[in-house]
Amino acid sequence: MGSPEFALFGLNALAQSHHEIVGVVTREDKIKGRKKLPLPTVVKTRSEELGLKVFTPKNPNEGEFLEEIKKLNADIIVVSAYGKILKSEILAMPKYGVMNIHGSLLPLYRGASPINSAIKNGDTKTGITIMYLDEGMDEGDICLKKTLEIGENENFDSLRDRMGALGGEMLIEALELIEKGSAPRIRQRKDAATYCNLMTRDDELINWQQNLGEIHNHIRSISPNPGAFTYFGKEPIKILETTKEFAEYTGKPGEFLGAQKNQGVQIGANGGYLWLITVKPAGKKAMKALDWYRGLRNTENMKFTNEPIE
RNA sequence: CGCGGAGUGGAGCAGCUGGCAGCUCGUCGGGCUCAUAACCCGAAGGUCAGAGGUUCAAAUCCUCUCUCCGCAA
Repeated sequence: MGSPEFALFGLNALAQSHHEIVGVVTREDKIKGRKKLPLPTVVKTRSEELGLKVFTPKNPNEGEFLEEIKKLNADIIVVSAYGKILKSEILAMPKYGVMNIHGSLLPLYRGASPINSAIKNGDTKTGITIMYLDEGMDEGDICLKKTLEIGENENFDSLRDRMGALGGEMLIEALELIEKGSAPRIRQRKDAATYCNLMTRDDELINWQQNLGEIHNHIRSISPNPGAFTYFGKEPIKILETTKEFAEYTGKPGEFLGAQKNQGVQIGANGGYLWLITVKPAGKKAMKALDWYRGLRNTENMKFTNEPIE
C-alpha cells in the first residue's frame, strides 16, 4: 500500500524479489482541476505496468474493500506513504502483520512529512525505519533502522530517492528475517518522539525574517515539488535551488544585490547571502535564476517580500 | 465549462494605440591583456506556436486549435 514516489521504491523492490505481490492498494485518482483529468498515483501507474491487481478504495477500512482484501489472503501487508489510516481489522488480517516503511529514524518525525522535515530542520542525517504498524501514528515496534547522511545542499527529490532505494533494500531484508522468524522487534521510546504534519500551502511561503540557514533549508526541503515561493511584486515566484554564503549583511532581507556569472543571483538575508540558482516565476517554466534576472531589464530596488505588493 | 499567466533567433525578455524584427546573454571569428568568467570589434542564427480572417500592409486586430505553467481543488 502506498501512493507517492517514495512508495515506488518498495513496490519495485518487491516486484524484483521472489515475493509474490497479490495486490496493490493506493489512493484513488485525484481530479486535477486545470484540465479536470483524473490523475492516478504513480503507484497505480507502475502497478498496472507490472500487471498487478490494483485497489483504490476511498476508505480502506470499509466493508466492501475489507472483503476483497481478505480474499487475497496475503501473508503480509507492506505500507509505505499510503496516506490513509488503517484500523485494527485490517491490521490483524495478515499472518505476519502489517509492515511500514517510514522515512525517518523513529521515534523521530512521526507523521506525514518526515523527509521534508528533516531537511527543513537542517539535520545532517536521517534514515529509514521498517516498523510494525499498529493503530497509533507511527508508534509501532521497530524492526530495522538504518541511517543516511543528508547533503548540505541536497533537496527533497534527491534525498527521497536515496531514502526510497534504501527503504526498498531494507524491506526485502526485513521480509527475509520475518520468514525466518528472526526479525527484531524493538519498542519505540515514547519520550523521544517528535512529530511532523502534512505540508500545506503556508509551509511553502518563504519568510525573509528567518535567518539564512533556515531559509535555505526551507527551500530545499520542498524542492522541486511543490517548491518554496515568495513574492516578487504582486506575483508569486518559486525558488527551487539556492546556495548560501554566510557573511555580514546589514541591509534588509530579500533585497536584490546583483548577479554573478557562474554563481547566481545574490539576495540579502539575515546572516548572509542567498544565491539563487533555479527559479520558477508564476506562469513560466523553471529556469536559471540568471536567465530570469536577465529578462527583468530593470533591477533597481528589486526585492522579495513575504506578501504580495502593489 | 473553476480563475489566471505565457508561447518572438540557443536562453531570458521587449515590441502588441498595425508599416523593413529589437535588448541582455550565449555561440562563432578577431583584437586587447601576463591572464580572464573582464573589456573592444565583427559575424552567424527567427516561416514572431499553428490554422483561418480583416487590411495596401499583422508579431501587432478578430476567430479557432495546440502546447507549457501558476492558483484553486
